[in-house]
Amino acid sequence: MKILFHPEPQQISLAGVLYALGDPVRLDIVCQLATDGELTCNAFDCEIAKSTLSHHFKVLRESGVIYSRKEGTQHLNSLRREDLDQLFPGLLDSVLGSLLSKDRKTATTVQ
Amino acid sequence: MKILFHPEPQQISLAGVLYALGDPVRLDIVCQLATDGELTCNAFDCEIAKSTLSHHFKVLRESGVIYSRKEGTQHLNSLRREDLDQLFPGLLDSVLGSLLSKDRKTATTVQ
DNA sequence: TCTTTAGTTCGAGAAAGTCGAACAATTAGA
DNA sequence: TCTAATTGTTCGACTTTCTCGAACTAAAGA
Repeated sequence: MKILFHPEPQQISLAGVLYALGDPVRLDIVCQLATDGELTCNAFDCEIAKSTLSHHFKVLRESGVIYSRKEGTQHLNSLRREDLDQLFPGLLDSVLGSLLSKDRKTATTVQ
Repeated sequence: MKILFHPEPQQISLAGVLYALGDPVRLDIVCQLATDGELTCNAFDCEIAKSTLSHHFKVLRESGVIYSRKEGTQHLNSLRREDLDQLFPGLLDSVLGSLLSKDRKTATTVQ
């Protein structure tokens, strides 16, 4: 069985994290993880090939944004909130804050 | 003479901004703009082809991170701090804060 | 007008994203 | 066990995005 690579905190770079977050799909994943906690890969209901989704999770994991643990046949993913907060204080909060406020705005604007 | 495209605030997306910031060169540009204010393209002393640098400035400009104005033969670039702060409160501060604290750490660690 | 300065655009090769198909690993049932 | 189902990864091909040097444009100055 393969071991999933996770960078140590000191290996996590700001550019890497921002790069990982700079994709609408990955941003959506992060947003769902922030609100729902721990989720499996195919718990995300999007119109994307599962190979592509697997790629996005790998990018998020290897950049240090999420932590993945295996449990049976599935991977449980969660945000590395503590590590990120310590390394880049306020970053995740501002990103999630902007995301969630945008969602609220969209929800009330549409219709 | 060509007019440089700048997105309106409502056209600026979080994913676009994060994508633009998710590159070490562009992050360095943003860092220098934050500390030095308004700068021309070739005021950045890096080992990069000027065509590539031009590309990076275009990405930053079209994503809404910087504002460019022509003055004579050169372009003066500055951060769109107010727009970004209003759209994504705390984002730029946390990014710059992490960048600058890392620089300090590096400066004191090296040697 | 000729030169210099400052950037952009173009074309080609390298790197990364996207997809479906095939593969591997675990679980559950006959 | 053997088989099937579930979950995700890897592979190969194609498209898109980086990176570079070379050629180009636009303004300033002698």
